[in-house]
Amino acid sequence: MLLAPTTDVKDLPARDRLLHTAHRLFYREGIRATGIDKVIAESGVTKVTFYRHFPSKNDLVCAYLEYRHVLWMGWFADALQRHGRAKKDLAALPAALGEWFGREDFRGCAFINSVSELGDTVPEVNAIARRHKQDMADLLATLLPFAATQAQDAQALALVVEGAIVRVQLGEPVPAVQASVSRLLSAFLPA
Amino acid sequence: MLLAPTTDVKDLPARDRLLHTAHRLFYREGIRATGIDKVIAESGVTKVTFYRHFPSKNDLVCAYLEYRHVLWMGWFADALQRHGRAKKDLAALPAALGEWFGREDFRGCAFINSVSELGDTVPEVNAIARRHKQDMADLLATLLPFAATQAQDAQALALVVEGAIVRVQLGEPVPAVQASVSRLLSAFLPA
DNA sequence: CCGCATGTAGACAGACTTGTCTACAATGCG
DNA sequence: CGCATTGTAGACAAGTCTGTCTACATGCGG
Repeated sequence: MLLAPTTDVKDLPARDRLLHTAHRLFYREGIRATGIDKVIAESGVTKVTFYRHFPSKNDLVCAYLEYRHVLWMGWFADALQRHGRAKKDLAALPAALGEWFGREDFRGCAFINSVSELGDTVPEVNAIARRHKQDMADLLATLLPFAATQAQDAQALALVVEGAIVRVQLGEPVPAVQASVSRLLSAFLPA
Repeated sequence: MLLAPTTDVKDLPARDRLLHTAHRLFYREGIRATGIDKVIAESGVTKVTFYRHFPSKNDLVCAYLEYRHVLWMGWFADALQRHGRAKKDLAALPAALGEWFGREDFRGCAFINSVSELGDTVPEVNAIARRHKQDMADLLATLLPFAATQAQDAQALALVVEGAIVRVQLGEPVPAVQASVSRLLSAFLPA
């Protein structure tokens, strides 16, 4: 997500270029708002090539979300490590989120947005979104001290993260949201 | 929102019928996914009538969100009162939310969904969504004991509410989300 | 009793959508 | 070598979308 690809995008094979372009456009402008033609044109690829790789737009949408999932989880795990002094340090959470929220291309959570936009029209999208949120909660759980309530604690933390994402997306200033997260965190975690 | 209209919908003037239909369709199926023609047909109205009341689809979208705002705030204030024993009782929050989350037509927050879907393409929509969230936070603030941190506390509460909405929308079981809210609440509020 | 707001029915324009099609070129692997 | 894979260019079909148009009916207030 944050990682600049080492090789030039336009040197990648067609499928990767399509995925890269789809990620950029779908995330920034929405899925329904982005026509296949635009993805194709901006990938420097032709229609036949596209449809040979992805039988339909929905397949591209799913591939985009899978791609996004890998990128985001990688970034999140890395950011938590970078911002935490100790290896397992949840205090890193507000800073890590802030890194994301501050990016000028931040437009909320790709998975929440997709579900908001598509509802039940593409069931696979819902399934991917759920898996993503579960994986995020699982990652948060690893930062928690072992306790009987570990799983539920992670669910509550995930709720806070999602609330924070949404509030920034709706225009709340990043520092205010970070402060809310910090306060909830320190109130919630057994110091 | 929860209130069954006392008069039959089809007896209402055309503008109200349009708003009612738009609310149902936009909320359930999304804004971009709902064509004007469908709203018009299901309202039992003609195109000219529609365009006389709303110069463009965007105007209808904004009117829908204003309408939704009034309905939702009314329901929320009422639900908090009904579920709270004392007049000002934040413990009512999980139960009030559960009432909404349990409805079969629940599909998340109309405002989050709209911003997710439309992004910056219709700036008025963002403005309405922000006002809505501000009003919700203001209402939450009235349930808080007076304190120097009242405003920030309300922001944090709003964050929790939004996280809860999103998690239910993404398929988390309602009782689990209610439990997370309760736990965050009791940890956060000065008992 | 006149004029205006509100209503009806449905054709139409123009743009945009996804997906299919033909016809041809380069590349790489068994 | 031979052949499948991957690529190119662009026309096309069939549907959707928003918004405009003509032409006519009804009811109400000044």
